[in-house]
Amino acid sequence: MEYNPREIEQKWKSWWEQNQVYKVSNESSKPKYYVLDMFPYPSGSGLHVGHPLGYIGSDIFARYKRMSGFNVLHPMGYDAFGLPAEQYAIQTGVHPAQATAINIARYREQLDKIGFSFDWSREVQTCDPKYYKWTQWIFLQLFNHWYDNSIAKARPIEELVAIFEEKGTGNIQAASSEPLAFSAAQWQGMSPKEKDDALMNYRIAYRKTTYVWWCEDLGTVLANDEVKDGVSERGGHPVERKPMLQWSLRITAYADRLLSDLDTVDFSDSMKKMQSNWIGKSQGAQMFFELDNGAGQLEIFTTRPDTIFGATFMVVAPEHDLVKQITTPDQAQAIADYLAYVNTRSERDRMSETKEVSGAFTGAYALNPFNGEKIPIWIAEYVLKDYGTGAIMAVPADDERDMRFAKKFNLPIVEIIDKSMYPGATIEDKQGKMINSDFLNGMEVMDAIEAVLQRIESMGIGHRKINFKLRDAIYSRQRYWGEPFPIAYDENGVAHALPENELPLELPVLEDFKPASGAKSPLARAEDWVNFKPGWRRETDTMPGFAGSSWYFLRYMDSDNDQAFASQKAINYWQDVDLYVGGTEHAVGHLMYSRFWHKFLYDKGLVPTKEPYKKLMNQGMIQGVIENIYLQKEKVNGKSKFVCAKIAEQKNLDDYVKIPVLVDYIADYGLQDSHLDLEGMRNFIAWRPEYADAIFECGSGTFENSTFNPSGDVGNLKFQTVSEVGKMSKSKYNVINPDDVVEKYGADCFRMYEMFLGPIEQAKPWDTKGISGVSSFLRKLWGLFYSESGKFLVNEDEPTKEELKVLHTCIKKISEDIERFSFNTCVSGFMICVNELRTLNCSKRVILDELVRLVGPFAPFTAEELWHQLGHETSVCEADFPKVNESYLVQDTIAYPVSINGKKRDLVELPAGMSKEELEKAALELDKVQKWLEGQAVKKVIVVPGRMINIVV
RNA sequence: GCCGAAGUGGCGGAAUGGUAGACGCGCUGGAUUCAAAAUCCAGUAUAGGCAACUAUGUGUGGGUUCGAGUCCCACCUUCGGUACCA
Repeated sequence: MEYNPREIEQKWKSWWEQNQVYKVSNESSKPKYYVLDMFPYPSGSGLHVGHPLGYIGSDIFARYKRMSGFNVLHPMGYDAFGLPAEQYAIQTGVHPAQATAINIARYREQLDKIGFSFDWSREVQTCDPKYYKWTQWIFLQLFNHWYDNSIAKARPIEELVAIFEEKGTGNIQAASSEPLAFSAAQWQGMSPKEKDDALMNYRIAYRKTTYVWWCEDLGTVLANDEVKDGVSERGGHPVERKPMLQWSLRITAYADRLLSDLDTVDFSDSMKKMQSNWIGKSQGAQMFFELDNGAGQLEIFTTRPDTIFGATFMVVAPEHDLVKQITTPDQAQAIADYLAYVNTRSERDRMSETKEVSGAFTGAYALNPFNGEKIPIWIAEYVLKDYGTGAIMAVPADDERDMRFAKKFNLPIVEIIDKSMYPGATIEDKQGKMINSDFLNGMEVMDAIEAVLQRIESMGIGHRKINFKLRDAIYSRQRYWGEPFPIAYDENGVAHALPENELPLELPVLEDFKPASGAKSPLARAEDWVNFKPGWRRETDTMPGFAGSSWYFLRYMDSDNDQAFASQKAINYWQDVDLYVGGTEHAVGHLMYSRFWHKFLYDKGLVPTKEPYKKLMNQGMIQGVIENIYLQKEKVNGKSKFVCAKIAEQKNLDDYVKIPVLVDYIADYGLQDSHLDLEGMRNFIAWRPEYADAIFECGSGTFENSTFNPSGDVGNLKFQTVSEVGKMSKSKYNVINPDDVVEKYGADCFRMYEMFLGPIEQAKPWDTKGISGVSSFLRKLWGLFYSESGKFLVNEDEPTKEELKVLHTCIKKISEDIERFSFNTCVSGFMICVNELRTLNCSKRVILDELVRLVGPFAPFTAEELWHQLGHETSVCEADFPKVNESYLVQDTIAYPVSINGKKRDLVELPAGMSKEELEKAALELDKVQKWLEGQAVKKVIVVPGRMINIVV
């Protein structure tokens, strides 16, 4: 029988399906293990070879765990709401639901070809009303809770109302948008709308006017992490700051827990660092400066209260509420001009010139609370409205930005820290002795911070405060293709939660998906839906992409449940995700949000663990190779002219532009010598007919009008292209579809090759030049079972000691390497094993039976076929993973490297049981050693039994 | 700028402080073949040598150690994250 991957794959794919081999039960006596992949957004371009990398790794691990006695949950689904489908709908009129369904079907087909052990009966799609009913339900829980800082826990909003009824805001410690204070009587006297506004200040899901990233081209608001480098992450459209009434989630209430619980999870250090940077905790003081005209106070936040005597000016954010109040008539024009300037600047402008300082003087002064000195108040872009209090005391001597500002505007600089005894200490380091600082003089910085904090608190002009960089998550999107908010507003504009029995609130049917006028969601056009009862109107914004993905891992536990997002029984059985595999691009966004939701659900007692993901594995991106040819900028006789990379490099590259070529046409793709051959050239011209009459010049001749004119005796056209590594994307014409690879080499080969490329967490460019090695490995494996003439070779002979050693060496390596996610070395371990068994001519059942089980997680189709050839009736995934028997690995002799002064000089085979002394003696007697020693005195001999011998002279 | 990861043959990469370059690709030679593909065998870090062998060698410079790709210090380069966070 010949090895025919295509046939085998067809056969076992349907067999697995019929026998529901991958269906997982929530009832099991086995210990549970949950392996989760970050679910994909089903884009229109389908999967490329980069996507499955992580899926293959997690699939191997899931299969391995399953064979090792665990009940393994390994599901898959789709993050199916999102902008691209909607943009597509605007362009083509195809309803997003329809486009999404088509894309999902395509993804499914592609995934199925690769042989994953997903339990598809648990599939989730975030755009399915049966799913988003529960996204809406969790949102309502967030809406109906507030966060009590005194017990660090979310509590029902009714309890807050009860507190207000009884004693007003009193001394509650609630996470809030702004500090509020009212008595019970005041509360009782409030109108419904006023009460609603007051409660909004505390709800975890709340509505507030905030400065948001508005993206005009997309017609929607974006979250912080959806904006990169001043443009939208998707599509690269410009964004601007704009105040808008938006739903937000009070993730800041959980900032401290999100930070400290990082210690309890097994994420990479870099991942933890990214998260903690994003949370950005800093300790300092919040303090008040009186304004010199007695008109009030300026509140600032600083981590360096010790530097207060060096504060020669104050800076407030241009959007700060106080700006209008304090600006003096003299300065009104200057401030107005500056504010106008700030408004014209896009985020991109601001970012591109971060070192440029700009600002304006308000004319007002604050007073230093310790010595009463007048400090001018400025406004400047570099102080941000949303961080701290939106105002700082500027200490030019001890802060680089303040220094630049002071220099530009000629403001005084007062040295306050003597760093002379700390050479090399930078301006930011908290080292040195205080000078020019009144009662702090002579103190070390750290002591001064403490001393001044105590003074500030005793004087009642401020208090210690912890600040976070993390900001509340903007939760509104002015889009159609997302979860509708289960919220409606009454005549007074008071927000009401929809009753649970009205969930899900489904998206209305629409035909026009363009944003409605006034920066409103297209949903505003569905008037019947919006004005569903007299005087009331529904919220027309929809939820962002991270809504559905923040809790999907819980839904897989019990995906059909229509009574709860998942039953408590299922949740208590599966608990949390043991292994989560995905890309680093979700480091801050998705991971932060889902950890936050999980903590909220934990507060509610709905999930048993504080963290959703125990261990996180980040797979590296598979990059594409972009292949370009050089087009000369100047035309020749009106014709376009291309030259090959070699010629262009010899001339001036500035005279050429790079034109990307569809990689399918390239010969020796990804190699140094990648080029277009005659056929590739013809394909290129057919693909880009505008270049049909162009001239192509390269070392081997010229190509024009579909004809190759060789120069000299070089027979073939070889038009060198220039390769660069970059993202795999449609626009770069370098997308490699896994289907094509599977078609050519088989799914098992594709799986093993992706693993063989290198460590899974490392980024690497895709190239297929090594794939033939993996392909021939699979054939060799097959060859242990069937001879070339098709004879079944498996026999019942007793295995030899050597054969057992080969097998168990492999078992040991594979088990150890799977545990540390080193899948690339697993593949080489298999190759060694199969090569050695072939050399030994071993086709013994006892050996092969274990080998097939070992290969099962990596090459499930081939393993399944061979497993059945061995006479088994059930699936190989239900078999036990082989266990190493160390006794087969014991060696009779050991090859000892003998070194002199650490340099290897000889290699000697010695019996395994020799003692240190015997080994030393044997080593010293070696001819080569004698020759090297040449009478020199041996100072020391180091013997590590089983490893090496080193002689020191 | 700051934070993190990584620099090893022609290439992808391997190596609990203990034989650097496993495994695979590519390349060279050979077998098989009318021929090719496929397959099989041998070789393949660099320099010198017919060879045995010798010297050098894991980004650079120091250090620790009997022994360093691996640990420590400084620096260089690449990639990822982040960016006026007070």
